[in-house]
This record gives sequence, C-alpha cells and structure tokens, in this order.
Amino acid sequence: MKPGLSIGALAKATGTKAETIRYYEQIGILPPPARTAGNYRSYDGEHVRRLAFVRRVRALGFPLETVRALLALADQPDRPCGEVDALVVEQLREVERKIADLQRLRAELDRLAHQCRNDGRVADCRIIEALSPQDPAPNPTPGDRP
Amino acid sequence: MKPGLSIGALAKATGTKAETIRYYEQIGILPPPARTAGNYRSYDGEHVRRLAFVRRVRALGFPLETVRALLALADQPDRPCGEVDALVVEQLREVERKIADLQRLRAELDRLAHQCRNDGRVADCRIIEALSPQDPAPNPTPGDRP
DNA sequence: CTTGACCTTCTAGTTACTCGAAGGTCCATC
DNA sequence: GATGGACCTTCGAGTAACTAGAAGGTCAAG
Repeated sequence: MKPGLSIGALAKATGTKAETIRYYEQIGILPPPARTAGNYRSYDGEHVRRLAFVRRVRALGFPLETVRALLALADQPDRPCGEVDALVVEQLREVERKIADLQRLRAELDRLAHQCRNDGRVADCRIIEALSPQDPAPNPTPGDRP
Repeated sequence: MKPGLSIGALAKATGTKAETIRYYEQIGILPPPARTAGNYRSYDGEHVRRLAFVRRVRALGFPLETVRALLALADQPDRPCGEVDALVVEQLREVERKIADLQRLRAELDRLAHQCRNDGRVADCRIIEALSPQDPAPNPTPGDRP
C-alpha cells in the first residue's frame, strides 16, 4: 500500500506552498483528501496529478475560473473538445494583447530612461516633466484588461 | 475666482472613476480638496495635474508605492534626479522580464492551439493531455530554497 | 522526555480598486 | 414651492489569488 503524502510532501512535489493547497481545497479546486489518525491530510497520486495540472494551467496565465472550467471538462470526457480549444485560443489572444501593450510600454520607458542626466536635480528632471500632463486626455481606466 | 471642479468633473477630466479619486484621497495619494457649502469636494488645477500624473505613472505599470515615491521626489525638487532614473530603469527591467515570460507563454499556447481536432471528444483531447503532467517535476515557484 | 519540524484551524492582510446602500444637495422645470 | 433626477456624501463590503500569523496538536529522533 502506498503511504499517502503529507501536505508538505505534496507541496514539494508540485512546487506549491502548503497554504495554497489548503486554499485550493477550500475553494473546491482540489477535493478534500483522506486524513490520518492524527488528522493530517493524506494525498494520493490522483491528487498529485490534479494539482500539477492546476499549477500548469495557472502558470500559463489562466485564472482559476478557467482552471475550474477545464477541470470540469476533463471530468466529463464525452463533451466535444472544441470548448477546450476555444478557451486556449481566447487566452492566446489575451496574451498577444498583453505583449503588445507591454512593448509599447517598454518603448516609452526606454525613452524616459535616457532623459535623465544623473547629475541634475529633481527640479530639472525631464522624466518628471515627461510624466506630467501636457494633454490630459480622458483615458479609459489604464492598466487593467478584464 | 475659478469655480472648482466637482469630483465627477475631475473624474471626466482625467479618465478616472470618482470612487478611485476618493480612494486616492483616503490613502494619501491626493490631498483632501476644499469643500463647498453643501460638503461637495471642490478641486482646483493643481489637483487635476497631480491626478493626471498619478494616472499616467500607473498606466506605465508602476505600483502605487512607486507613485508615492515619485510624488515625494517631485515635491522635494532639490534632491538629485538619479533616484527618479533608478525607478524608471528598474521598471524597464521588470517590463522586459514580463515580455519575455509572455512570449514563452504565447509559444506554448500557440502549440497547444494546434493540438485539437475540433471534432474529437475531450477524452482524446491533446490539449488536456499536454497540460497534464507526464513528468511532475518539482517546479520552483519564486522564492523557495531547500 | 524533550526538542523541533511539521501539521491543524481560523483570521486577517495584501493590491488597487469597485460596488452598493442609505441618504443629502443642486438645479431645472411645472 | 414642489418635484424629479443627476449628482454628491459616508461607510462597509467585495474582488483575485494567494500569503502570513497566532495558538495549538502530532510525530520521530535523540
């Protein structure tokens, strides 16, 4: 018989903190594991696989909501696979948007970083000037994409 | 005398929600404005400039902590400008790291998106497989040492 | 038997907002 | 002068995805 992993062992095995594992259990991403006589959580191979899957999907930038959807799909193997594909393609678009945003940002920061002669005073700092509004145009809320 | 803007007018002028403006006041990013007889907030041109600056810096991806630092520097114009430059350069590095991460991510999602023949069932879905751990190697998350 | 590493639950904090409820103010119109 | 609707006020709570801490229980080694 396999002994079952403690939460710390599962944490090490998947590169996840123990607190995060408890959190996942609390919000229903991971099923509650068996308990030992001393009330310790005891995980099996299926838990390891599931948690590894979760971490992998999270590392790809998907929100937990999407993780939940993917787990639901994976648990219902008769559904057509197009839904999974759609999720991935949507996420791909999102990532491409983020990259484009950040590249614009980088260009601007790059420009900014060359404005400072390091010996000046803040009063003459071209960076602060550059950040100050010449044309305060109404922008939609910056820095968040739903 | 200039009349002073209501919070809604300032919101419109800077593309910020009124709630966010109140929030900035609460956490000390914006100074409390004058009040009208009816207890409405009344903002002047300096407020407009300061809020526009805040939004601009935020849009460049800096956290509010950095906004605070930049405001403090801008308010003390005799300090050398190098600190400002350092903040920008640090942020530039950060953005470049994020871009690199996202590009790796995009490559993987791209690969993933071509694994699905749309007519299959989830049971055969190569995406789910691809996301599942064949080798549950301990992935280091930021900040753990053995 | 004691020490220290590990585990338990519960609560609260993080970031940067965002929303809702309950009520007050302002101004134009009837 | 009354009324309606747009705007404002405060306060409190909610969001994502964890993270950290307190107070205490369990376990294996020495």
